[in-house]
Amino acid sequence: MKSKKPLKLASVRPEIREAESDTDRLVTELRRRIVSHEIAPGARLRENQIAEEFDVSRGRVREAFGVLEERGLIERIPNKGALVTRLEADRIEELFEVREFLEAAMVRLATERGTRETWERLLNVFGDDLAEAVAGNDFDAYMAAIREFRGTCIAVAENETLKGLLDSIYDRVQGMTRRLVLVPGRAMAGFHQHRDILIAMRDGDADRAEQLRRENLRDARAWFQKYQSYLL
Amino acid sequence: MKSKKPLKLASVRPEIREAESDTDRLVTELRRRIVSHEIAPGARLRENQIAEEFDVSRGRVREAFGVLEERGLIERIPNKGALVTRLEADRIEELFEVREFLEAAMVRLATERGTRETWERLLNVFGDDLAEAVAGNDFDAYMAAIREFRGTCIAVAENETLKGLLDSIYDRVQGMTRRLVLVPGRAMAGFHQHRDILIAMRDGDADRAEQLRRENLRDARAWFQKYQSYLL
DNA sequence: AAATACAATATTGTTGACAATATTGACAAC
DNA sequence: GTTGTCAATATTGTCAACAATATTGTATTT
Repeated sequence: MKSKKPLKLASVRPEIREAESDTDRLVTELRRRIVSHEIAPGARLRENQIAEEFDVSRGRVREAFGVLEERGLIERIPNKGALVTRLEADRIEELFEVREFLEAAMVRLATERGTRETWERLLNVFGDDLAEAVAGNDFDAYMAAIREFRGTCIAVAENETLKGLLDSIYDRVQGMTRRLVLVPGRAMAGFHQHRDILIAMRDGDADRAEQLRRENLRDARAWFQKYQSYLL
Repeated sequence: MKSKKPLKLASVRPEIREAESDTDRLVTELRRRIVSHEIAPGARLRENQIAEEFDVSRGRVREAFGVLEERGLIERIPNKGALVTRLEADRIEELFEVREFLEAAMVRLATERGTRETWERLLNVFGDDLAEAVAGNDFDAYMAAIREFRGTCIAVAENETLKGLLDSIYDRVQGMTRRLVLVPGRAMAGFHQHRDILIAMRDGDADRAEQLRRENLRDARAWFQKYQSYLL
């Protein structure tokens, strides 16, 4: 099963290509699998197995484990091994608490720095079409709209540090979030909350937008608490 | 100069001792040196040199570099090397923006979860004695008080995720923060702001405490902007 | 002297092997 | 059947050597 590692050839487009080490590729791919729950929370990660699959040495795998651990995606126990982080209820609550403030920051900065047109365009995304889709349980449409909202906000906010922190949190809670929208009524509530936030943003009312975003996160947290036995 | 690495002996107190790998020790010590500016921003970190100093192999050093990079303390350029991160003015502004919200979160949660006695005790720390010390440019006393304020708040807030994010930010801005208190008038302003925040906390007024903390951070940022040519 | 070519050196990237530790499974004692 | 040993196996921790890439120094040309 072991394939010979080919010598590294010069890239076809050396002027464009950005160097990416084996470790970087490992981090990227393992992150993807963990975030998507392709590898389940609590699952054991064996250095040997991963090294063989990606055809690299265990040293690379260990390096990748180090950064995944730092990101909170895996936990390592010395001399025992690495496990995909399993979020307990209290840790999820913590993440909701922190998110409430970081999302508030995102919405405030975006409101202050964005143009009215930006939010009008986003308001069209959160229009009656999406309302109908959500009413018909089209979660893909809803999730896509949410993603666009967040992507636009974080781009307009122009704060790489904030972006990094929020991305890291999204990575950790993505699995739970996807289940949360399944709870009857949650998606529709979220839809209306986002629409209200966008109206405040369009009107340039940063205080109100920030306040509404915080309420939105607190509400999401309340739904999580109510249905947590189904969500964990 | 090369000393033989001794075989690892069983710990004297195996029941107490928590396993700490070479990599962990490297991360801890390098972090300390970078945060304290014992290693200057922009300085080159050579794997060989560090490996020799700590008497470990380069593999360990590389692993440590991975997590330091993830924490934003160093930057690595593929095939070139690692540099201690040098914060540019715009990145510092970003960190101030994010901090404004995370510190607000800390103060709110602490207010909601702490007891009146806790804040009364802290108010004693921020009493007239400290005011006099600050007036006499006793920065050690001021910094110690600030540290106690933060330590108490973050402990009372009971949110490990928030603690981790704030610790990471403190690590990155500590050098600049220490210079900022040198600016004439800044320490005294900070002193009064902290006292006002603590009064709100003692009164259980989380809204006001949060608001004051945000103003405190915005003010600190304004001072930074005004004196940045001296601070960078 | 300035610019260039290129060998010599230094530094980072990667691997396979060995050491230390943990887990498993077979066997015996109770 | 349960429990306790202990050797066999599996897994993590570490290192030293080699490969790939970058930097430096020097001779050479202009």
